[in-house]
Amino acid sequence: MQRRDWQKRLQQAGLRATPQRVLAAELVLARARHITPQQLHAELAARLPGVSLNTAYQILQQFEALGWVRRLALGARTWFDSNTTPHDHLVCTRCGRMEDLPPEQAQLSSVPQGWRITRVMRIAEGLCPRCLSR
Amino acid sequence: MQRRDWQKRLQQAGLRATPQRVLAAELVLARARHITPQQLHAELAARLPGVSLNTAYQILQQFEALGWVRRLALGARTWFDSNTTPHDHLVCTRCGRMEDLPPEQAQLSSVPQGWRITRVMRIAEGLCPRCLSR
DNA sequence: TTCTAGATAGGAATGATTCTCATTGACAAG
DNA sequence: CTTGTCAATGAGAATCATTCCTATCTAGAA
Repeated sequence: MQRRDWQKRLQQAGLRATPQRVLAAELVLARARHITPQQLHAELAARLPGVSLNTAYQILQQFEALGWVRRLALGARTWFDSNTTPHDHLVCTRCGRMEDLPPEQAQLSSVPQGWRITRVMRIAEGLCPRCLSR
Repeated sequence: MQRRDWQKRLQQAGLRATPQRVLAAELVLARARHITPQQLHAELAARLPGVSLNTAYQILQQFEALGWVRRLALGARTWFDSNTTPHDHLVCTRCGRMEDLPPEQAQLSSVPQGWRITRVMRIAEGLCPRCLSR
């Protein structure tokens, strides 16, 4: 997809096609990947000197609101995943690195090359009764 | 279990039986529950005026190292779970509240009373190849 | 080319967690 | 029971991620 196309998609979504947003779209949405606001900021800054970290946060939030990425808040770090189809994750408890986890059917112990898995759990997200009634 | 027993268990684990730790053990370990450092601090302070938040953090870390609680870092908040058997969790994306999730077999949509679930995912924790080799 | 609402940069503010260090106190030894 | 030592605590500073605030700037419509 070309820069021109991202500009169009941003405008169709009601967002101005600023250089920051167009580049962010190219970096984040062109392929399925995980990225933190700080990583995005670093990648933006490589080509747009002066971009603020704040902008990286805001763009990711906006993409999330559009359903273009999914937020994953794990271990004091917030990740955004441009693969929005349901899938599972593998997280390093030491450094926070994150990867996709093969689907449930696959042999857990064999597939994630080089990882030592210590725990597998399910997390359900939602709104609790109190928050629902407000 | 009595205060006397907690003192003994702490000493057997190699920890001094300070009032802070004995009370924390009573509060956290007597029954299966989820607690954050700030919650523990508040509960400690109710009976031991002057305890520091720092101490709540440290005690929970020590209990974790002993395998007495499990750490769950979700959504910018760290929880410690005194139910160390494998089970799943339900987290409120708005307020951070956490509950146990009924086992996989149960009907997800029906069981958590009053909650609106928006997503269910698996998380595998472990050490990544790089962290393993250091 | 002009105008204006929305976007950005930068810095301050917030919150959770960790770090540092002087003081205190648990408990082993006498 | 008294004493000495080293771990534990409390207090505050430091760190890190994230959000808030606001003056300035600019994309894109007119």
